[in-house]
Amino acid sequence: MLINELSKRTGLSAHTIRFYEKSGLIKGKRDESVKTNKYFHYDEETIEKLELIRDAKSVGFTISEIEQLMDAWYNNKLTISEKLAVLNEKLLSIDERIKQLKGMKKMISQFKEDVIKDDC
Amino acid sequence: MLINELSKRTGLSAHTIRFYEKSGLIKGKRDESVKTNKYFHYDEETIEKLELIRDAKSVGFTISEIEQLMDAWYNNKLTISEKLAVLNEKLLSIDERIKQLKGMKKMISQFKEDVIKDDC
DNA sequence: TACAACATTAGAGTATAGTCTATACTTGTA
DNA sequence: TACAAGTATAGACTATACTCTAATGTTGTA
Repeated sequence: MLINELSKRTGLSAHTIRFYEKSGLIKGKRDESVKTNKYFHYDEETIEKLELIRDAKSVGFTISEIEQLMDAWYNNKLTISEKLAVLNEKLLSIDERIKQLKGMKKMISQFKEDVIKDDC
Repeated sequence: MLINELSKRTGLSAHTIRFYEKSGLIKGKRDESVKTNKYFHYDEETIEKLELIRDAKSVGFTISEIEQLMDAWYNNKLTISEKLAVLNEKLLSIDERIKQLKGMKKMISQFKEDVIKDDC
């Protein structure tokens, strides 16, 4: 599919998709047999990747962290143990974030109680 | 205390502290009886606030979200029910983030299993 | 009193992650 | 064939959150 369809199917703008392409997160393929244009063609896997990017971003991962994650997942640049190292590192950082969020939650709940108490 | 001590006690640079001051997150007081300088003086509560800022930032809150939170906590600009509304909203967004992180964790664990399986 | 250390302000610079504009070429349809 | 719609690239612009520099003034100690 071309960028417009990809954009429609993911909800991301063509601009943003091109930004991810330039950043190296996704790779479109040019049809070498066609000499008249330089259009990028994207496969279904790219949709999967863009969804992963969106999910990972929403939990606070940066582009470069997402790049690592996708290299560990879609790419054969890394050995199995290198892949596992990346994935384990990400799992640890997620656990850390969850821990911090729970701490924050506790703190805000305490704030709430204090606010309510002051009311009495 | 002056900015240098505040910096040492929080681990934040004086630049960053001034940035937070300009952003309205913290407020130093000038000693009106002293006419020779414009030094800001900070109290112990400011340390508390800076620690809150750091915690909140580390879980992904933006400056403006943190500002809301601190208005609900330290300030008397809001009524009690407005404060509770802000706090409840933050609690919900934290729960949402935790949910997303858990989803991400499941996904990465799945990646891991797949990587290990391919090894066999 | 010299001077190092500290304080302030304005404004420039950096990094991240887009977002938009201009220009130019290509494709599909009336 | 005209032309609207789609595509690519370079580069400018934006927002967030710092980070640093320069200029200038203040304070404390030898």
